[in-house]
Amino acid sequence: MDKPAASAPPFLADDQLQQGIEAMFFAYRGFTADPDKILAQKEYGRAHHRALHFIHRSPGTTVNNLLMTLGVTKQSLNRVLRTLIEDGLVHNAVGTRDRRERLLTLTEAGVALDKALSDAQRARMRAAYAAAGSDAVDGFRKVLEAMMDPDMRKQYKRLSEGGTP
Amino acid sequence: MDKPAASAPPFLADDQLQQGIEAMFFAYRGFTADPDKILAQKEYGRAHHRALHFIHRSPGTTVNNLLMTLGVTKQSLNRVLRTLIEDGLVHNAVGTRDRRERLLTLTEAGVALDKALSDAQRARMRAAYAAAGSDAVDGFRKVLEAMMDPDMRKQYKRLSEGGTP
DNA sequence: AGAATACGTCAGCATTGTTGACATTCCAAG
DNA sequence: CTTGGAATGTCAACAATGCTGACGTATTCT
Repeated sequence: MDKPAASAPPFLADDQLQQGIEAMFFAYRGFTADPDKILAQKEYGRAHHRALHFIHRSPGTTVNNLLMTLGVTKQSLNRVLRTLIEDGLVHNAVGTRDRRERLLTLTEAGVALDKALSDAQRARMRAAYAAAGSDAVDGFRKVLEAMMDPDMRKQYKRLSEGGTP
Repeated sequence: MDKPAASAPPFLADDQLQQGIEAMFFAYRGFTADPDKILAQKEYGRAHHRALHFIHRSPGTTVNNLLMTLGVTKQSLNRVLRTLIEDGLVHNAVGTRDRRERLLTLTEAGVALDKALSDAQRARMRAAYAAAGSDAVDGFRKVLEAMMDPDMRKQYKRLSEGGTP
């Protein structure tokens, strides 16, 4: 069943996979470390960061959209969203097309906090890109994209291509 | 308005960074999705998975070692470790060199659960590697490695090179 | 002998996720 | 116009996993 003779290495790959798994684990820690430091000083957590990020990315998005992007329950999101609205970081407008919807946008203060968080995270990403080289960056994104669930990949591509439609 | 003259694109890079950030977010969800499904059926969570993984990776490791690898407090780890020991997945031996230490190893049952989780995670990683190609894999690991904090990078390299020392 | 280390544990708290249930508002179809 | 369903908000309860702080015990080092 596993007799690869002299050509393709079948279980060497397992080492590669193992390494990839551990790389994801350790790298994700680095990925979130800088924003977390900033958030810890304020009253916010990682969930607030994510909400700010995706509202910034798709201004005027609805709660339902955000829910699907983030992949959490509405109760979980609402807790976070409520504090952001109360604190004046996110603005809440009744939908024009459908008045049941709430269109979410960042206020100036929201943009400012998002920028602080985003700058920290981008700085690390920029350094990693620079250290690894542009060929590596391409492969990096290819593998990550292939690792996503199909629904998430759609979200991802929509954001990447659409920019801010 | 994305036509930056003809030479070096200065803020085009920001799009790349933004994409990388979102790729990390969505991909990490995929990365944890399969083991999470298995864990949800049992009485365990992601923290148990991590403990099992790294004990399996470094049999005979100490609590302190594991603590540094995982980057959590001993109280947090202990809660997880205790249930794993009680449930007979992890074995706990008094250190020989230093009797204060507890040397952690997986039992047969522990190996079995780790394998189930690991198989699921590796299957996704394997598919992603296959879809992206081996050049991409190389870049993937380069960028992730560059993204880690220095301490984590040391841990990562020690595990990658050492195999099971 | 005394300091330091490794580990375990109790207690309490915060964040962030989950279900389940219910109310409101509004669009759209009959 | 009524009615069903969609989008949202909210209350309550609970679970997983982090954290800090404080002790206690065993062991080793100085």
